[in-house]
Amino acid sequence: MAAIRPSIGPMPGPKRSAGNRRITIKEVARAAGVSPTTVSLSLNGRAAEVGVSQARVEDIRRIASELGYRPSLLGYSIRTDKTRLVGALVRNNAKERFFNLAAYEFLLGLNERLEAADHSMCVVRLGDIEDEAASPGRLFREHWLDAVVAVGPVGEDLAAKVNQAVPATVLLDGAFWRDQRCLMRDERAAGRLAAQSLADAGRKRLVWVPGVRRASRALEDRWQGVQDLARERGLPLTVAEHGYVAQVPEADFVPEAGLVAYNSVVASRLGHLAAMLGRRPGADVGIASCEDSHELGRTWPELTRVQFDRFAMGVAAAEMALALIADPQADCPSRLLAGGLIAGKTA
Amino acid sequence: MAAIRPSIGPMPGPKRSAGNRRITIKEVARAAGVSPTTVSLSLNGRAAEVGVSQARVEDIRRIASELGYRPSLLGYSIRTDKTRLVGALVRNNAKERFFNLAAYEFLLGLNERLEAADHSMCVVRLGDIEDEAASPGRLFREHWLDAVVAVGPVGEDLAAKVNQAVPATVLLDGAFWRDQRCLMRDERAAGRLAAQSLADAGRKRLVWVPGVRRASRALEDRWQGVQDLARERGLPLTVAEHGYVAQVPEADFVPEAGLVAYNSVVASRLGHLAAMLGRRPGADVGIASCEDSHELGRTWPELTRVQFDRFAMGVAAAEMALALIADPQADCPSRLLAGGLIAGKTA
DNA sequence: CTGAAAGCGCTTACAG
DNA sequence: CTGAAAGCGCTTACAG
Repeated sequence: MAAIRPSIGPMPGPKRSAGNRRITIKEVARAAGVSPTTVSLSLNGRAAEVGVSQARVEDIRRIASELGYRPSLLGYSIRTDKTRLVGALVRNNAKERFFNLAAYEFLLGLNERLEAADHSMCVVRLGDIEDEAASPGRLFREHWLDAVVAVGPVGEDLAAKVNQAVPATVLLDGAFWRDQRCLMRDERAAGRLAAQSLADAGRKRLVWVPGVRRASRALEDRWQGVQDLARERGLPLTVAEHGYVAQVPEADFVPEAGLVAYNSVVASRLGHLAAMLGRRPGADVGIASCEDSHELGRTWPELTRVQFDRFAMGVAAAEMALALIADPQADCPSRLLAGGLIAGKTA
Repeated sequence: MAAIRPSIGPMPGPKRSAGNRRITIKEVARAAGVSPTTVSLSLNGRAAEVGVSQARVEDIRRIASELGYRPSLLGYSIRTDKTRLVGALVRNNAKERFFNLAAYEFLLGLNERLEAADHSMCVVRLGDIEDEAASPGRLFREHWLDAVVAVGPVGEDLAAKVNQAVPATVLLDGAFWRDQRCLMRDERAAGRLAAQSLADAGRKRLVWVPGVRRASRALEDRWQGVQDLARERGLPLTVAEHGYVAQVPEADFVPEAGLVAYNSVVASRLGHLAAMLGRRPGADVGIASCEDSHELGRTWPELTRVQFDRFAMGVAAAEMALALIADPQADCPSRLLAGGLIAGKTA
């Protein structure tokens, strides 16, 4: 006798592991003895609006939770053309993978604000779309993202590409200014402020320590600010050598000199160099940083530095993105943020 | 006369902004004069297998790209029940938001490997599911994730919850050991190694600098390792006070003493403290760190520390996750990684 | 070699 | 007050 086999329909459907069977809205409907329509309406709080009885709603709610029903956002998304997913564009290629770990603080702020609005954040590597030939990031290709926040030094060409793939695009700490959808720090003011703290402390000459070779808007602007101040105060200004690890000659670790660190990594480097030389920052040499990071607050709270709240900027960028998702034509005037000086003891 | 209005079907479909109309497979099919089936087959490289002629395939490819067709993964996902999205669980709540910024290095490694396999990474906050009452993370609720990598101190209860929501779960640098799907560093060995470098350098007593109050497996294990070595070598061992910013009495910055930093943040703090006191690490006091970070390599390459390649661990975790996506029953033996000593000049 | 059709899990306009 | 049906963009078993 032939074995009895269940008849198999034309389309068996996706295989799921037995232990993880997904409960769908249909099954909830069957269990509750109503239609999928009623379940959907009840679960989405549109019951009153349409007029489903309160008792039914509670019944359905209870049954859904007993069954362990969790809505599939895929169903929702394909229907509404919204994924509630926002991409965070970050630089992460082989060469400059660790270029700026402080970027993570931006991401934390972004993520926090997005989750509060029931959206989620996906990380997309910048290298992906910079070079069209290289795999251009499936998230972009494949219509996953409701919006994108580009984090870090993104130029006009790249921004245009991103914008084409995902119209709702915000630039956070980007490489150029535009009047809309752009969040930047006033780097020139930051450079000036750092240099000023050293001049005010009585240093007789300034040393600019870029630490990195790579040109960027932030570097150029901070450098401009430092030059501005040196000129105004009539202070001599020299430049330390660049390199992967900043090196500054011992002759510059002297009380007359004020070292201006380009960013928080370089600042920390200067502190450690001073330690290795036995020179006390503040007492034996002046040090100030154009940039702050949360980590500096924990590792070197005494450092004189210009404030930079990346977390708050991430939150602000998320808000722009959410506004654009709600209304693609939303007015999002750009913001240029000025950081104050954290006084410290090292200038 | 009444204005002529286009007849409107029962379901107008999602609204898209005019400038951003999505090209679907149907439109490509129409333009190419074939059926959607043929387009799908051709574009997914299954043409030869099924027997679509080479000429047709090239035709379709060309037309699709002329039209600017980009497949919607939503369509693919709902059909196949795979999103190719992997969640990275990170700790980000108001209290411990910046607990360990170095976690970002894990994420970079994860992301890199996932993208290479055409998957993407979404960041999910840990706080979301720790407290059921708090919004429990839509990504978990809503069947978005093919796999999850939990990053950082995740305990057994939490791991069980995560596992229930998403069966394919990997623990990266978690709070407990298990034989499968777990990637950890041998912290006890790390503590021992750091302490040993100081003993070998001739320090007569050791000072353990935890820097943080929060207990964790990593902290306990490193502390054990330090104690092991102190006992073996018969060296006195004291503990510095905890706090948000590590403080160590000036009396401990002396040549007889070897300071053992719990992690890279504390190590950096010790370097800056030494600087402020005018004591030279290595010459005037011994300092070694149980942990390394990429940033330390740039800010304090001279530091004696135990290696910790988070990027590589992120890559390894991504590989486990991918294996589990391919086969939910895949054998993923856990790995305990031992870091070597980076000699440096400060012990 | 190719196409019509079913179906994934939802939402919603429409008809009762 | 409630349900049957259409449709979002795909993939694939099946029939020609």
